[in-house]
This record gives sequence, structure tokens and C-alpha cells, in this order.
Amino acid sequence: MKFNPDLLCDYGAVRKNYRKGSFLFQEGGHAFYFFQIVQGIVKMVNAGDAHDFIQGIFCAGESFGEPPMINEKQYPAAAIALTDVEVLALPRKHFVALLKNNFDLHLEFTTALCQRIQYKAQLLRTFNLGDPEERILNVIDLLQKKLPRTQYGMDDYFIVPATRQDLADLTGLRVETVIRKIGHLEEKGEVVVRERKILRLYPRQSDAVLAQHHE
Amino acid sequence: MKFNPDLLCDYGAVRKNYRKGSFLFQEGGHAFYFFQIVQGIVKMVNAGDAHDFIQGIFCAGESFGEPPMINEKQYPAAAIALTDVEVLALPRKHFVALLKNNFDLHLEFTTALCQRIQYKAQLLRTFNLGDPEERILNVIDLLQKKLPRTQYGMDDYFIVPATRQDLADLTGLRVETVIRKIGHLEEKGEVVVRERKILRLYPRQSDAVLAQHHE
DNA sequence: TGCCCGTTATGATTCGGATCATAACGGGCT
DNA sequence: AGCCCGTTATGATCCGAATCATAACGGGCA
Repeated sequence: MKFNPDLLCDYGAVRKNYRKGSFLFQEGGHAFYFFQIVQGIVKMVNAGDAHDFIQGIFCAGESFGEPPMINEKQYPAAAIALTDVEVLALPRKHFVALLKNNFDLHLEFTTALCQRIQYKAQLLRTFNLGDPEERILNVIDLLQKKLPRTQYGMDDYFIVPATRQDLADLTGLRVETVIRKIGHLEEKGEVVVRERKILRLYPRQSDAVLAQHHE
Repeated sequence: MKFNPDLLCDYGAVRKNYRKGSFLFQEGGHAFYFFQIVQGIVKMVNAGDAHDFIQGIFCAGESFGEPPMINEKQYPAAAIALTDVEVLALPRKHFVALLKNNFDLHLEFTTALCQRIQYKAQLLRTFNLGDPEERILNVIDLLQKKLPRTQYGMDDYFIVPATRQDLADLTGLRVETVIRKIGHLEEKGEVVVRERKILRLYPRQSDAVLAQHHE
């Protein structure tokens, strides 16, 4: 969902700018503000010794990091600017006031949180029951769902907007494993690789109907 | 959070009973109702070929399965009654009306959803960055957080209310692995096993303060 | 009391992803 | 053009959880 920037400003939101590569907040930091992205891309990530795990990627118009803000807890992951980023930041108290005065927006916000839960539930499901290839396809499909249609190339092919390293950090696998599995997935016809970019055919009408039936 | 049962009834909630072992809904089923447990325990679970994955366990007073209900989607997991269960079921439209008329409850509900997101985010973090023993301890700690204090035995020891099979289904590991790792964790002093029950020492004040600092 | 079955337990073996090493490619920058 | 570094790529090896087999324990129930 996207809150009207003017409305956020009416409630006291301030603009903040971050340069590419800088942290909007650290893992473990206290969450005081509601953040909505005006411009740029933000990655929420858990840093590990050997590798990272990407909790989410957020684009212009999206908000992030709300759960610990609402709960007055600490961030369970850090937020890094993948590009130069401009955000609107609104203190918790004012954000709550905004919700209080706008039921429809509050309900929309609730809905957005529910989508986030379903997203994570699906990840947990696939990570625990599925094999590595399913994990990769699942992550690709989730990327497709949330991204603007501008990512489509010819013939309904979706250009996966992530490097193999990104897919590794999204799936919890290693780069080498992702590379090898992508190779296998290409053999099986699940994806196409052109000029090193990963393409996936998206959803022809017939597939959509099928999916609807047994999902 | 817990909604006042009388209030739910005022909005048209009906009581439903399920016998131990029966399904409240299936994975893939359409989500029409808001469910709150009056009596009993419910498990949300993804069934796999070889093993299952437990998405959550819910006790009296808790609600579950709200995300797909709010989003008018299908359930990403099945719900099974672990005991005889009585629930209050409220159709989506009426539930939304209830939220609309009670901002404080709506905000509490929002808060509960945020906690759920944080819970799942932490699971994903540990599952992807941690080793199996961390996964197990993490799950045990999360069980402790959400369960009533009645589960305490002597000396601040928490009796883990789950079989090794349950821990396997919660962590995505196999039973044998859980058994062996529990053995190792006992050697390391992380847990104590008495009469086959797993005990964990909980949180002495010093630990709590420490956790607060670097979490 | 005795049966049954889920749980706990332990050892042997397999298998697949992680790890380590090494190198070619290619876009961005000076 | 030339350099640099992240990305892609491939092979060899390691390691640890999964798997398979087998058995003892113990609570619930007839």
C-alpha cells in the first residue's frame, strides 16, 4: 500500500535522504519511525558470518520496518539503501493518530501486513518442505508478484531483477548452488537464460486458471 | 490479543466445535471467517511428503488464519484440532465492521499481526543463518515466549511442551537429528533432560538484560 | 494385565549442498 | 583503451543432516 505523501506530511512526516550503500537503520536498533519510500530501493537484510539473508526488498511507494515500530521493539534486520534513497519518516505516535483518523487507510495497512505474513509463511513452507530448485522458483515468483510490469521483456517473459548472488541471499543457498540449479532449471525448461539474465515465462491465462484450482 | 467473546457474538459470531484430530480448514481452502479459540489447541501445518512443517500453534483466546481472511485469499496451511476445540467464527464483513467501530481493538489487532511478522522474520533469520542447534533453541525460546507460565517447573525451568517430533516439524529438521542435537545441547548445558522431558532455564534477570542489549 | 503404537534412541550409510580453488567474463570508471 | 571488481562459471572435495534399519521404552486403552 502507499500512503498519500501530503497526508503523511500533514501528520508531521519529514523527508530524509540516504546515499547508496548507507544504512537507514541497523539490526537491533530501536524503531521509532514509520518509513515510506519516496524514491529509491531499500533492502532489509540479516548479516551472517559467511553470507546474508534478505528479509525483503522495497521500492518507491512502499513502507518497511513497521512491525517493530508498531510494537516498540528493535529491528530484527538492517535496512540498506541499494540506490540513493529518499524516505518520509513519521514518528510512531503521529502514525497511530493517522490510522485513528482514517479507518480505510488503517484497514489497508492491516491488509498490507497480512500480505507480508502470507509472504513469509509461504517462504517458510517452501524452505522447509521444498528442494533447492523449488526455493529458487518460489523466490523468483514472489519477486515477479511484487514488481512493476516494467520488468517484462518480449513475449510475457519476466526478467528476474536479481543477480545469482541476490537469489542466494534470498533463498539461503550459496551462489555456486544457485548457479548450478539455474542451469538445471534451464534444462528442465522452467527458466530461460539469455545473456546471463534469467527469464521466466509468466502466467499464460491457462496456467493462471490451473493454479487457481489446486492452490 | 483476545477479543471479548460477547463482543464477537454481538457482531454475529457463531460457536463451532471440532473433535480432536479434525480439520478446521484445509490448505488451499477459501478463508471466509475470523476464528478465535474459546477452548482447546489448534495447529497450523503444511503437509509434506516425508514430513510436515508447523506454521503455528494456537491456544485458547488466540486467533489464527486471519491473513488470508483479511486478504480474501486461500489458506497457505491447514488447521488441525490438537484437542477437542471450540471456536468463535465471524464472517469477514462483520469482523471488518467490528474493527471499524473499535479503533483500539483494531490497533491491538494490527499490533498482533506485527508480532506475527516479527516471529516469522526471526524464524527465517535463524533457519537461514543459524546451525541446527540454534534452530532448535530458537524454536524452544519462541514457544516459551508465547506460552502461559503454567509450564514452569521447579527453579525457573521451563518444560518444553513439545515432543522431539514436534520440534522436528517446527524446525524443519528430522526427528533423529533433533534427538542427537538435544543430546549435544544437554552436554553443552543449554538444556536439561529429565525423564525424557526437555527443560530450559529461563530467563534469569541478567540474561534478559543482556538479550535486550544485542537483540 | 497385556497389547499397540507413538516416542525415544542408536548405529551405519548415503547424498547433496557447502566449501575451496581457480578462472573467464563484462560493465563501470578513470 | 585499460583497469578493477563483482558476477558468472566449473571442478574437486568435504561434511553433516537425511535416510535407513532396528530396538527399547512407556503411556493409553481394551
